[in-house]
Amino acid sequence: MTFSQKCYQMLKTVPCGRVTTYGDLAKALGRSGASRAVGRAMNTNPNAPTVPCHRVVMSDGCLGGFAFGINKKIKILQQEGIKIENEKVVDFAVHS
DNA sequence: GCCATGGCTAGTA
DNA sequence: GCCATGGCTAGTA
Repeated sequence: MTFSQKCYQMLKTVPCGRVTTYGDLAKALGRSGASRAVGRAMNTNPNAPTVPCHRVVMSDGCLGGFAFGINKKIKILQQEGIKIENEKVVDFAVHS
């Protein structure tokens, strides 16, 4: 199992209405500091809606990126009940 | 050698 | 705003 595959697997455990961060995902996989690598894995995510890439944001609440455009990411997150103010997640809690 | 990051410093107001 | 980090891809030999 490659690192990216483990990312996808871990990410699937993040429920609707919750978000996690690149860094925390990396740490959860025992690769603390590989946050950037996680971002890369998200970018090249093969199966779009199955793995909830849109639920991954930056450690300060900023949105990070999205393969289908940042606006799309905002839209989806809002549909899931996440509040976003000026391109930042407001009440952001991390899934353990 | 690229980034969908993150933590830390310098240095402004 | 700088730079260390880490997994990955393109593309050379």
